[in-house]
Amino acid sequence: VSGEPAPLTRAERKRAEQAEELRTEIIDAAFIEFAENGYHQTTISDIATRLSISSGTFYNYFKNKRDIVDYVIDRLTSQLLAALAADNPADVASTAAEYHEQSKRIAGAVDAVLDADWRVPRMLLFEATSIDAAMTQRVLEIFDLARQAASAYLQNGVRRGFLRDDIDIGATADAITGLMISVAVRSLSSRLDSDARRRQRETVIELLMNGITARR
Amino acid sequence: VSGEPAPLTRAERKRAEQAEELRTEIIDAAFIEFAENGYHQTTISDIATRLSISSGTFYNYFKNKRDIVDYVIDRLTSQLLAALAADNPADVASTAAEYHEQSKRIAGAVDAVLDADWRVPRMLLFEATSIDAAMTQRVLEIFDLARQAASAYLQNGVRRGFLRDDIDIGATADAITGLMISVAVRSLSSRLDSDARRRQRETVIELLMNGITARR
Amino acid sequence: VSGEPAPLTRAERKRAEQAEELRTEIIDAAFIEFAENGYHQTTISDIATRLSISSGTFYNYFKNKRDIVDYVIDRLTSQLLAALAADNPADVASTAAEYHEQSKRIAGAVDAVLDADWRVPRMLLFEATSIDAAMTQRVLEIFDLARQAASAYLQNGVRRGFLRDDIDIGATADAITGLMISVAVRSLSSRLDSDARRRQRETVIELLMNGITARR
Amino acid sequence: VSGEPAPLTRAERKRAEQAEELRTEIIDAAFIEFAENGYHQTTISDIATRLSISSGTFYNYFKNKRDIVDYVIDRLTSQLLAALAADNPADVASTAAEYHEQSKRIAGAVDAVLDADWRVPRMLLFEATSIDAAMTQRVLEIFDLARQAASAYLQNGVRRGFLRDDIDIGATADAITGLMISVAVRSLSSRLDSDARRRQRETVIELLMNGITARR
DNA sequence: GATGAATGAGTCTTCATTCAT
DNA sequence: AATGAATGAAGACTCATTCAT
Repeated sequence: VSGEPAPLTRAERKRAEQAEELRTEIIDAAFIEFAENGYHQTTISDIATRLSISSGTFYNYFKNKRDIVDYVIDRLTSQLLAALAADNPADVASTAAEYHEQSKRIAGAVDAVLDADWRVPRMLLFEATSIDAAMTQRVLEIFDLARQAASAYLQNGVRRGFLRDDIDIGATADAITGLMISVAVRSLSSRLDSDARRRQRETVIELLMNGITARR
Repeated sequence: VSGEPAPLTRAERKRAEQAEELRTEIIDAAFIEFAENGYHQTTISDIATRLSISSGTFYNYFKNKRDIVDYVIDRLTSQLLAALAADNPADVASTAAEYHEQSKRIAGAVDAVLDADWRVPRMLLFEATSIDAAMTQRVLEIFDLARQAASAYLQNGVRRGFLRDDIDIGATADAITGLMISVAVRSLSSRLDSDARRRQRETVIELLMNGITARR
Repeated sequence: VSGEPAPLTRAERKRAEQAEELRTEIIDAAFIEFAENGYHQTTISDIATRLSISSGTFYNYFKNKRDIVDYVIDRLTSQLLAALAADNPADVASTAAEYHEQSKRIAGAVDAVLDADWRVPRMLLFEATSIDAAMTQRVLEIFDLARQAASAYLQNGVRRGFLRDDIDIGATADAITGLMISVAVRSLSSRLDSDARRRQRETVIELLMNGITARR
Repeated sequence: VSGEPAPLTRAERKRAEQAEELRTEIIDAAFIEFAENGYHQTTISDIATRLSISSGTFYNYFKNKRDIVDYVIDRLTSQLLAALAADNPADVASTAAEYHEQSKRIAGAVDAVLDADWRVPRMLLFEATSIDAAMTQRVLEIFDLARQAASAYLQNGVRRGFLRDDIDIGATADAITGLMISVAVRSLSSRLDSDARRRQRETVIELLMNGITARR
């Protein structure tokens, strides 16, 4: 027995690539349909027809309709984790100004991920919770991820002294997550352009930093 | 044909009351099922069985399955409008402190409406968007209502000088709406008790007023 | 709470009767189709079409296609038990002649049950084993029933001394069961008339009693 | 075009042998699956997977799924004919004792054929009748073969005077066939070992020869 | 000859809705 | 007004078979 799997021949490699390509096309087609008509209103045959493939072919690539959503959540989760973690360690900011900058950077990175295919967050926010309890759970877990990240950043700020030491970190992290989601929902509802989205992000961050009360 | 409807007899009145009662019971049963299993997973027969009525009777009270959601959105919208408008004219606050108090009052009133039957906001947030585009629109209109209300309050504060005059009112109203929704989602996800919800509301309002930045 | 279920009204009784009637018609239609085209080749829609009902109606009466077979096996098993046990206690025969008579009586009773709807044994013998393992098990259990009955009768005969005391009761009971089944298969394959079936039964019983060897 | 097929080269002969070998492996794999899961529950892909070949290859060796059963019935029929006819001409026995010996010999030969691959008779008895009418017919023809053979042996015995001259040869041949089948079913249901099978055969033959009635 | 992806016809099954009683 | 059986359109999913590589 060999410890290595047999290396792929050229033909096998090509076939595998084409398979991966079709898989991606199916995901895209599915999400276009989901976005246009909703998950429950979309049939496998709608997806297949859009690609001019047969409905049976769908099942060569995904176990069932639900499976495609699972697959995409996996992908999105890792993309978000990458965007968050990448070059943004929680403890890098040492002043409010640096924190402000970092927040804008992270918000921009998250926005970039979500904007790359806006149908994915749309699906997650508007439809996933209606698929079944397990899927709802998966979405809530993504929110939890955001909450934990926000907590870590807040803790750093409080420790360093540039954030108020009387804030309730948990509740504030919740609020920040909520703000992020609401910005996302807003973008999705009205399909803002990238500039409008940037302005909205910055307004929200500024609001978060300084509140709305007038200073004398 | 008579120009006037005949006045109701006692028996007719009683019958009408019973009908209204059953209509309410159907709504309640439906929302319990929707909350437990989701809109799409709930059948008319599930709802009927819960009430020991026949599925046919459902259709004497509602045009179809979707209709019951419409009906509830109508009810919720007017309840929210009542809670918001009632004793909270936008121009009543003249200091930041009064504004703070007013905000807590309004948030409490909204919470009371939502908490009276938490299944209703759950439905709206988690399922309505998956029913169809029109239903999604209706939910977004409720959000719009909140946005408009928030705008009015913010405008008053800026005009009176107790809120910063450099805030972007539209974006800030969006943010406030987002915060409200996220507080609601959080409550629904983890079923917080009334005290925990109050604390969360107040944290968020305080955050909104003063931001998270430490003051020297 | 009352110990009694509410008595049925006249209307309810009528409805229940009609339901039972349709249920029977569905069974009959199903078995006609099974007999003509085989279980696997028969679709629910074939059955429904034959009765001019919709395919959905089938599912108001049976859980699925397999369920109808289960239902019929239940019915057949109790009919066979009734036919066997009824007036044929194992110990009633005290001479070979009485035993011979009893055998013919029992064989006749079993034949009457099977002939009442020959499609049922056809189904069981020719198709049930192909449905699934559980169904095969159910059929084998019926054979076991026959084996046990045959054993009891043989034991009585050996004890009373009118049957050979050197026979292997288990193997002989197996053989008798096999003979019964083969007579049934033969009938089903060529649709013998009632007279031919009686002759066949008697030949087999005579053979069983005396063997084929010539006596000097 | 040449009038003669070109003689096979060594390489061609080898290839043909390998092809024949794979064909046999496919049959074996198919019957293992059929025995485990039933004909209808077995997919071509199940068979292919078991052999680590592709499903397409199956179709290079068999016209379709049903074809493999036909093929096996052909093979079994000729094996049974060989076993029966080989060294057992119908007129060889001239005494009851010789007849008894011959019966045991034939039964043993048949058993050897069936036992060589018990999945084949299992398939025929339990599944073939559910494939389609033509397949059922083929199985019944095999039974007919048995019936004809039994008739011939009985006739010889009656003519020679060592079998009773009052037996109904047709019905008795039927009964003998039924006994053979029932012995087979019994073996298949409980997977008896070769010794138990031999004992069962001999019991049945003895029963057939002498009946169960006690002789004074 | 081998491969396995693509095909699409074929079925079961569900369920919102209707309507005769 | 209540009932609940009947309806049948709709859709997910399977799998024998084909065929380009």
